[in-house]
Amino acid sequence: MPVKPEAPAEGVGAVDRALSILFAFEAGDAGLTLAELSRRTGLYKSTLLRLIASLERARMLVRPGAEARWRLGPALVGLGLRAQSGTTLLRELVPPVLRRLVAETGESASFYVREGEARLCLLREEGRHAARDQVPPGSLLPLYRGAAGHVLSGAADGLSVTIGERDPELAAIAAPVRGSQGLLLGALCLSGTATRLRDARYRAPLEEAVRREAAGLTALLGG
Amino acid sequence: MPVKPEAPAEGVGAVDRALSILFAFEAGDAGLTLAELSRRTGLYKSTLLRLIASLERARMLVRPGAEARWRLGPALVGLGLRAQSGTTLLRELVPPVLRRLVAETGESASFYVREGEARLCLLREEGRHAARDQVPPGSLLPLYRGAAGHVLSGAADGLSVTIGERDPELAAIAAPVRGSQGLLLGALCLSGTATRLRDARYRAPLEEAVRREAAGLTALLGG
DNA sequence: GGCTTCGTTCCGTCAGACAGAATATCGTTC
DNA sequence: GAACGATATTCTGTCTGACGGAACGAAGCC
Repeated sequence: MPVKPEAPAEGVGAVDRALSILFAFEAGDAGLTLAELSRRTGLYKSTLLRLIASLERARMLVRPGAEARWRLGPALVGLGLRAQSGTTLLRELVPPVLRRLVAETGESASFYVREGEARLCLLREEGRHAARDQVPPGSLLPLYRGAAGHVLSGAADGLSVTIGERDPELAAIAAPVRGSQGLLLGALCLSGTATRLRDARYRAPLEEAVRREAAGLTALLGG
Repeated sequence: MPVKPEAPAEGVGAVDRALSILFAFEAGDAGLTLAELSRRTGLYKSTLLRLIASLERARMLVRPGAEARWRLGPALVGLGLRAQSGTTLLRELVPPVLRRLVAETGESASFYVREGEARLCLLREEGRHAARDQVPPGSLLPLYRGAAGHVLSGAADGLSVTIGERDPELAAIAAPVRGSQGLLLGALCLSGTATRLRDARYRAPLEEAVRREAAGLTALLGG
């Protein structure tokens, strides 16, 4: 996901440029020359060399030999593992819960976390119905719409139900999952068509299942 | 391995500062506040906020909620995996070779790759002798000393043997491992005490084994 | 209410970073 | 060996991007 060096003025230009070098590398790149990096990033070679010096010192880039060719460095492996450890527990505990919710209700089950002014679909299990929403894990969705958004933005303190808010044909039920000291970790969510979920009698057991499983996760996670 | 923002003038200061933020995170940090990041990096909060804006846009940092608290972001996971893929094949093919070398000769077997003007011990299997050199994987060693260094610096075109060069009591035998188009990928190395390896009759089968296994790796790797 | 700490915004200053020219090196072709 | 094109490296004048740190508001504590 490369950054755009010409993005609106916020942040630091040199940092944006440096990071664009890292994102210039693609899977399978054994090593990129200065000329190739210049082509991929649009940066002058003198600029590249300055920025690369900082990235090399941090071992985010390494120059495997004497020739002018660079690869992504070991520091990124370390940071990547450290970045991942933050959600490792969630990635262990949440999928079984999602599968149980799908087995029990037939609707799609997701887990969302807040990311700035958006929400990220971290984990997902598809429901059994042919008609259902499509949200691949990794998607960023609006924070202020949809049941999970209400939960994550604090607009809803407990269970939230929205019908046709993000899309007129879809509806969702979400409940907060908390960690130690009441920290809001994410939102457990069931989603399906508005046609099905509008029916309060159909919906009642779904609400109860989301509430129960979210409370269970909260208990497991120290909330 | 945090960078030192006050390092000699090479590279770009703002980039060094930004990366120092990423390295400020430790394993187990659920999220760091602005004040805590300021303490750990020594940077002013206004400077931090500017730099963090760039890191957030690149999704190297994420702000999980409305409060001022950041975690390492998903882009680092992606870059970490991409960084790792470059040596994945080596990490699969080389360890069995190292184990065979140890089984056959009893001496310690290592695989080095060049990193700028140094060499990195990527992989290692300890030998059976009580007296042996200590080089944990991940170590950086001098490029211009030692048999593996001669190979990686191009000072030796084929097999290299050095006795007492890096340490008076140690000796090593190394051969190049090449990839497609003759690209030098690394050096396969046996090392032990100078006392043992100084004996040409003792050493001859070791040289043959290193040569043979390096040629085998080269064949596997497209050289 | 006062104090401390934190997070956010603002702005004058200047030195850090850039663009891009110049130079050196390398590889290829004849 | 010379010529050519491409690549890598070095250098420097310019100026604006980034910094430091003050000011301010909010939150928490006593």
